[in-house]
Amino acid sequence: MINLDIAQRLSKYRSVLYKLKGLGFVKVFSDNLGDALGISPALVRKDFSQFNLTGHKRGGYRVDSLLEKLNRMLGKDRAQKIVIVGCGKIGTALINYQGFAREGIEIVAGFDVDPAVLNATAPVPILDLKEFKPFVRRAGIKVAILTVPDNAAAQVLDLLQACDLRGVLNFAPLQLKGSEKCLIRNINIGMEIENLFYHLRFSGKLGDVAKA
Amino acid sequence: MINLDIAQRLSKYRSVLYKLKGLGFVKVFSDNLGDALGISPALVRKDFSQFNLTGHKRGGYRVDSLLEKLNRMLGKDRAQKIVIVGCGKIGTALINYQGFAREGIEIVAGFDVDPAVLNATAPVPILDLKEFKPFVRRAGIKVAILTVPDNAAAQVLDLLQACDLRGVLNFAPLQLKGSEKCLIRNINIGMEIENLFYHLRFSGKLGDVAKA
DNA sequence: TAGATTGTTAATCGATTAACAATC
DNA sequence: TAGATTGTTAATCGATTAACAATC
Repeated sequence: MINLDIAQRLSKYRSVLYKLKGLGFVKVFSDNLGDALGISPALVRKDFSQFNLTGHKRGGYRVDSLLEKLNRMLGKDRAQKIVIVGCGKIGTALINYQGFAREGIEIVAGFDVDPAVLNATAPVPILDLKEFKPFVRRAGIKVAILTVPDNAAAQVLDLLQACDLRGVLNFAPLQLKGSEKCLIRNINIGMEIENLFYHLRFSGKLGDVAKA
Repeated sequence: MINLDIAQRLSKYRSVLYKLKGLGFVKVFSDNLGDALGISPALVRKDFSQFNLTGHKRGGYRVDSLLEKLNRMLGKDRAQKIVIVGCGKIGTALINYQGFAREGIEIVAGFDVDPAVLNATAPVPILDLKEFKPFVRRAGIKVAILTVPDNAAAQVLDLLQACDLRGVLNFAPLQLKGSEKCLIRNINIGMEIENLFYHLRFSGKLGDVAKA
């Protein structure tokens, strides 16, 4: 019973509000946010009312108060600890990516099966996958990024679910299915590229096809 | 007038069909594909009829023929040449990622402004951004992956659009807006993680909120 | 007060599904 | 032929927007 789109809009509201705050805005109207997100002001108000983000009949919404509540809703009121499973090229790049810290996301460890990449003393330790279960239990990790080869993905996902992980961001190029307990977001870069080529070919033409 | 979701489904049909072909399937029914994608068989048939992918009243659809047509529609009948703009950690990891070749995607060059990373003689040459315009003109490149720091993203996007690029996959952590000419797909990893934490907090509860 | 904006209800819109005639 | 499946039309469903009373 989860609507994926509203969660994404909450993140976007938050991002826009920080920009507006940086510009000195103290209050903001549903019109402003609607324009920024390319949606109607009515939808902004509807989203907000659904989460009891209240405004003032003539004074709009207070930026600070909105940000505070959105941060709490999006889990930004505490460090968001995650692990990375699969320390190949993409996994390693993500471990070293500085943008996470800025967003309050902390990668606390990487895991792999290849002894050559293990390094328990690095700033972000790279541990043997065997240690995964005790580690995430102890640290209370609930979210992981999955960057293993595609032929290992399904098996590793089973492990993650057995360890009570609740959210997985999957970069392996296959569509993993989640469960009640564990939500999966698949990022398939090849498919995204394919999509861009598709639109390259069909942009503007689909309307005609539909008419025909 | 473009429907983003149908394009994604076409990619998924293709992916599933290859798996079925590997299992020896010669024909397939809308029921099979609906199950595999988690949608109704009616939608499968509707999608197919929209693109004149025809079947047989009792014999379903021929796997080979579907794949051939889908490959053509998705631009898989020729090499999909792309470039990568921004050769930092993530850009470099993508350049070295082997999965693209398997999907018929060819990274023909990387671009950066940092002289230290340039290397014109590498298998995938890393060129100065100054050479971007003549290069993509000559090679007819229409799609790029954007992996530059966020403070450079908007400016570099202007360059891409000025060079008549038509599709961009953006990894910079800000929401870039496309245009009629140029479609942009934003992949914001931080936002995806945020999303997972949001669902961690609200899963199962949103229904209640909606009722209240 | 007059004007502007919220919060919410009703209307709209588009995507998905159900249903079924056609037909293999 | 009887049974099964497509292709398409009509019904449903949910998300978005329009409208407007409440009120600051």
